[in-house]
Amino acid sequence: MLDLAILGLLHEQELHGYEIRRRLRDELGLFANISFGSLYPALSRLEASGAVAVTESAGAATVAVPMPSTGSISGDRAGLRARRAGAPRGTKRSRKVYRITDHGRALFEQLLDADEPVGTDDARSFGLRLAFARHLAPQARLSLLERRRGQLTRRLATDRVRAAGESLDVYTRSLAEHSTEATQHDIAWLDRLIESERQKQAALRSETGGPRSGNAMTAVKGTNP
Amino acid sequence: MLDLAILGLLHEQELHGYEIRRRLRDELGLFANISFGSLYPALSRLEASGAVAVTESAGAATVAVPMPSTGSISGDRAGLRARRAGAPRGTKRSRKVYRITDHGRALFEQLLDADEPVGTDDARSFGLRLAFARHLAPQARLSLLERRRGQLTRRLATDRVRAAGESLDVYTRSLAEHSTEATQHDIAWLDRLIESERQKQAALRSETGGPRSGNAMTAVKGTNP
DNA sequence: CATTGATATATCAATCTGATATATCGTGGC
DNA sequence: GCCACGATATATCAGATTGATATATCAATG
Repeated sequence: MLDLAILGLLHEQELHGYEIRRRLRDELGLFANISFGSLYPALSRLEASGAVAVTESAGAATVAVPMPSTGSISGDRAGLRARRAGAPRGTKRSRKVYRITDHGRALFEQLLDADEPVGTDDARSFGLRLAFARHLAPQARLSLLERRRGQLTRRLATDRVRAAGESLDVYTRSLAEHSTEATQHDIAWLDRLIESERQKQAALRSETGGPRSGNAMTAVKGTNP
Repeated sequence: MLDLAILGLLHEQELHGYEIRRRLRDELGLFANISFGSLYPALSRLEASGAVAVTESAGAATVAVPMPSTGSISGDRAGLRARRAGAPRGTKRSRKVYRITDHGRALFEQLLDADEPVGTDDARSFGLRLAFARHLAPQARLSLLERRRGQLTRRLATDRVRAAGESLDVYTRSLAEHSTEATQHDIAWLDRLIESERQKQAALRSETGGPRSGNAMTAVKGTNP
């Protein structure tokens, strides 16, 4: 779970642990309050498996304008040099800056494109993959959406069975009914996403391969932010 | 988390582990696929702390019609006797039947009425409490709903900030927008629940204490199924 | 009578959470 | 001047949960 999230963030730029947490919380929205007790071990795991490489940094000492947390971490190597040279002055607490390796990139794509949910929470797993869906090939993206739709459709069926139960008290029944509605809402959203995705791909095909019988299924891996 | 769920189920009748799992899955709807690796340790914990008591049972040997899984477990003590008497014949694999103790009942009410979420998942925690809300006093019930509403309102604020972010790609933006909508939907549901709850309590007050200034806040702990 | 699937309990490694500890740095108040 | 506080930053631990695996009984099916 976390592995995919971390690799996804590092796919774009190198980051240190604390900043990864901040982005997971503020930008992704999933992982509302991810614990350091899972984040740091995850980073260690990824490092041990060679998916990321770490560079000790002495913080923003060499950055001209020390704007907090946002902005590139360029100058890290200089910071390291400064630290090795015995200059603990003017530095924040040393950071460990992580960057993704080629192996990590391969792992990322494998995790992103896998059929099974990553981790325990369906919705979270899907949300995470959707957040990085721009790194998927168009068909893989569509497949992700349709897989999720199938999941929700199955859930809707069991939700309805439950809501139709006779021995439920008011509160449990309301819960079951609301759950049914929420699932329907999710499916409608997915349908919009799928439709928009299909149109996007149709437009792409007619643009690059002519309007008919396009087998132009090239792996267009967008890297646009 | 699980503790509350288990105690809630045992509050109504004694059950064995496998059956608890089934109800958690089929009736509550939360805990879609609760693992035995969490269920059995949870039962052990509860037993160790004296919240539940366990009776070894030799299954449905003494039950006239051996209907599978549904139906009361009456006859367990007889089953135990039969087993002690050395009658392993005609029995299913022996069950451990759990029943709640007075201490367990106290723990249940304490967990149910607590301010903090039980466990890691807000929605699950609230859903679980709502499923057992009939065991709460009217004000505590209202308080539960309003606490949840506050939670969602706060979430809505951060959701909106995120959705308003400028550097989001299409998929992340869609995710953020959908999340916002889902939260609004949840709040609307809660508002209906709160309204209905207020009317219920108003009706109760005018019925039992006259229509004005009723301090008839007796702890009406409903036990209706 | 053998296989499969449901019932039933148990345990393990891996993972995640929440709490706690440690340390540095910037800022606001006095 | 300085001191408390909050933000930044990493680390570790106990406890809870998952998913997998193991074991055993029983009912139905062929």
